[in-house]
Amino acid sequence: MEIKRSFMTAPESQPAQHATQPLPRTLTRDLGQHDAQTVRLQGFLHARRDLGGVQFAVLRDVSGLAQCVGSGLHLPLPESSVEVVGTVRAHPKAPGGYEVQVSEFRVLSAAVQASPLEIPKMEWNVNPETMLDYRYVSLRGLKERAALRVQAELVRAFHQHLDAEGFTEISTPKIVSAGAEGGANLFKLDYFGEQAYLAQSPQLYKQIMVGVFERVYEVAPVYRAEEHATSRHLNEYLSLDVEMGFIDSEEDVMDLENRLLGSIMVHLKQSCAAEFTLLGATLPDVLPRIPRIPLMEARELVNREYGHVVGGKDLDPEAERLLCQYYAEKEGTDFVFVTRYPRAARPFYAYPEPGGELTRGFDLLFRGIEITSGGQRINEYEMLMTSIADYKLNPESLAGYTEVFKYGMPPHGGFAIGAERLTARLLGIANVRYARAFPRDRNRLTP
RNA sequence: GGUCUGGUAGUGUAGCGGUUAGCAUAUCUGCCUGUCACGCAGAAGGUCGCGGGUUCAAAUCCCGUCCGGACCGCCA
Repeated sequence: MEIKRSFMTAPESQPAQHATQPLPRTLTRDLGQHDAQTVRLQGFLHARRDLGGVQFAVLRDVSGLAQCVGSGLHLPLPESSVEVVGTVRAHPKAPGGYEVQVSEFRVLSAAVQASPLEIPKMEWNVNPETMLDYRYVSLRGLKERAALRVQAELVRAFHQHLDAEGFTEISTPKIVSAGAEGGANLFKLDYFGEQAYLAQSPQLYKQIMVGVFERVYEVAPVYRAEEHATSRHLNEYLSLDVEMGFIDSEEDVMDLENRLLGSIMVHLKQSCAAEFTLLGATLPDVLPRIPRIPLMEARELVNREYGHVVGGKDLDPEAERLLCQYYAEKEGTDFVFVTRYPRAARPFYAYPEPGGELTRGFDLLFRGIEITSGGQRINEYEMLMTSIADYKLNPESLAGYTEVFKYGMPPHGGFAIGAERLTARLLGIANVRYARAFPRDRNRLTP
């Protein structure tokens, strides 16, 4: 297809002045700093209104929107990439107080087809499925991109905080020969004729790397071949993984996550205020010490306070919601750690408490949903082999996992945060799919 | 995988045995010099998710199937 470039000059405009020295690009958010000056904007044609003798073009760039006014303009289809040169004017009728009086309007790349979604109106009503079917354009919507922007800043804060605490970023294989937590739920892969899998967790590798750098983290996708159909599961999600050595107990790990979340929220407050306003979301307070309640006490609490009896060995989703409701009302916190999970609810490498029934594993609940699982890990070879026997697992199939523990692994523990879950809860997004650009679920492999 | 619920122009929806399948918006054409969900006039745009059945007649009723949403199991 041919890409048309058109160049139009409004009748009353001055001759182009940047033949030798191109005008630097100005972002829409900075218009106010250029009052009465000539600026060059680039962006997408967010909206157009042609009144005959005057045309309004709302231009969208990474920083926001700007209204451009001209006459004699032929406006291409919305979403076309365009460039505008014009004079900034304070105008009482302009959104934001400033607009650009167009002298040159250039189409950099015209849309050849109308957008399937009306980007400016998307926040009114679009079916969820449609939002994902046309993800390549729906992401251009102000609210959609705001969510991903927040997530990017969240990840940035994760890096910054851990770097400041002496952690080293690692990168572990996503193509693996076996799962860290057993063989189920793994996507199979043909690796030059050998059976391979997509990693469901960097668990083993981050533990190995504790033996190298003592404190490590990784930001990477993980893969779960579970055919669940819920608003909080993805088959590919971004895992924010942390592991630290030379700890006294899992309390040290929770302390770290507590500080980390505090930093993340401070960073988001500074960097994403506009996004939170746009999405009508509020940042949580992170208490200096997030409450920690043993699982059995949590089960008793929701029974006592709300008459909800939990079956099974963990908390069910309703119990997670009620527990969070309780702590929000009584202690003013949106976060709560649930600790001392029984061995039956944790993997074989969870560090057992003396007595053998419970582990040093914990979950972190945030606004009604589990966003983290973590704990202290078994670091001694003999204890690990005993645990594997207790779980009735085959030591041979776990040989790849256990090998490193022959070589003096320090006491250590860690956790993983589901980035989309945290983002979704933070922003009031009901389904984690919309906290990811291109979600993968049971029935979606494209776009 | 289970329960409940829903699939109708690009998008969002109305219609729920007989309609030319209606409306809004987007798109196209014409008009319009301050719009901001601009306005006015017109045009084009539909295998009513798919398959089968009942009926003189099915978007509409029945069965199956695929897909979506909510909740559950499981997890981050």
